[in-house]
Amino acid sequence: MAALSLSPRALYEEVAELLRQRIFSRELAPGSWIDELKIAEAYGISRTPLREALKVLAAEGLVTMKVRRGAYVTEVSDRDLADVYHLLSLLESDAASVVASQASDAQIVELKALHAELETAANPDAPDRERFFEVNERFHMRLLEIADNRWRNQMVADLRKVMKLNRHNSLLKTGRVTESLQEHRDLMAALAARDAVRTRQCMQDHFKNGLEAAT
Amino acid sequence: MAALSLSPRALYEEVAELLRQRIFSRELAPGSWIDELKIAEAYGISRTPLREALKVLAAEGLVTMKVRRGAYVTEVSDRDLADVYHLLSLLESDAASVVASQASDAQIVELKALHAELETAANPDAPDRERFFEVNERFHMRLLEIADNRWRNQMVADLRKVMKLNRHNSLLKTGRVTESLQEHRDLMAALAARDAVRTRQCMQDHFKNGLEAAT
DNA sequence: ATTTATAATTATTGATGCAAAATATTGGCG
DNA sequence: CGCCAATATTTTGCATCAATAATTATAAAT
Repeated sequence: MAALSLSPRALYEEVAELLRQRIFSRELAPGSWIDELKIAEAYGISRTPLREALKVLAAEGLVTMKVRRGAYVTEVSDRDLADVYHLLSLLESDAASVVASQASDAQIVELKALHAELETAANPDAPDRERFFEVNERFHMRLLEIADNRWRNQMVADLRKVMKLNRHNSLLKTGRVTESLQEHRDLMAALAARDAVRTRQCMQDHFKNGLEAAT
Repeated sequence: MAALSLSPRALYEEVAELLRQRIFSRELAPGSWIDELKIAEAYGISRTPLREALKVLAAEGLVTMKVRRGAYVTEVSDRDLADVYHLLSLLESDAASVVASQASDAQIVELKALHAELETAANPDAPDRERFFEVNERFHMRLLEIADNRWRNQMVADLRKVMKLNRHNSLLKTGRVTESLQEHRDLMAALAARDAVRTRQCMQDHFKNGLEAAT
């Protein structure tokens, strides 16, 4: 008896999402073996959709399939983390650069609005780190959407999932709110000035500082 | 009765590879529906491993799953093609830049050797376009290997697969052998000079010219 | 004649069962 | 007492089966 909601998505998609959550919450720890029978029974489903879900997760890099030995939650080394972060920096800087040169004025205004929210959340009198983090997330997401390259967006989404495998998954350390805000101001200014080169550089610096804070 | 060899790989991997070949050869045309029953019967296998293979291909972007309507070979628009090409350029330029700054001397020598092969194949007295194309592939592959970022390599591999969905899949038009060789010379010089910035620029130019020739 | 609704056919999706392979455990031998 | 081999158990992987959903075709009504 499946306790899963009647979904527009296929069951294997639903299961994949549930597994992602459990992996991100470290309930399924990196390196640990995924027991198909146990999971299938726990979810009240058969192994078929579960196995399909595992294939999807394997393609995303969240789990690693070993022949005749089943699925394991991917272990990301510090090296992997640095490599993935490097790519995120590369892809998002490029996206920012594209936005600077190709976005409509309305879209820049939209980003300015998000940036204003960021300023509010980072108000030194009443700082709201939770909200700052959330709005920051939205800003980056919107930037990618405006850059409008579905292949890049897919790659960034996958890479971010891999980053979440790590304990220190926040791309933005709490202590860095002030510095991060300043970087965002510079970025926003470069975007508004339609300076693609400077925008790319700002975003790269933003990521570079973020990594240094995270390690 | 399966005519497939006893494999170190799982059957679904084997099937995925066979399907890739059929997709790249346009035997399975973009936009066309993939008949699970027919394929499974033709390969003499059940639909279970075939479905798992389709999930893998979907993750690679080669096929698109529609809920309750099965799998379709992905149609890539000119827009998609340009987007993917842009990303390939970005990722490979970055890889080249990394190689310029971090490769060992032995690895640079190795690349030089490959480049020498390229010069030979492009010899105006006895040009061998087939071999030029093949060695060029190897050079790019080796460069990525030396850059040594498995996540980037995976992404580039997937993007290249998507590029192959297009009719004009060669990243190197036959008529451009001379120009391409000159670009490769510049690139090799920048690599040998350990000039990361110039290397990145050379690779970007190389891609930029390739695209212009392809469209 | 056209449109809508219902029924039938077809194909995807999920479940169950079986066989092969790998690992772990136990027993025998050195 | 330790190591190797054989057997048993566990688990993956593939096949078959059943059910659900969607599409198409046909028939009836306006």
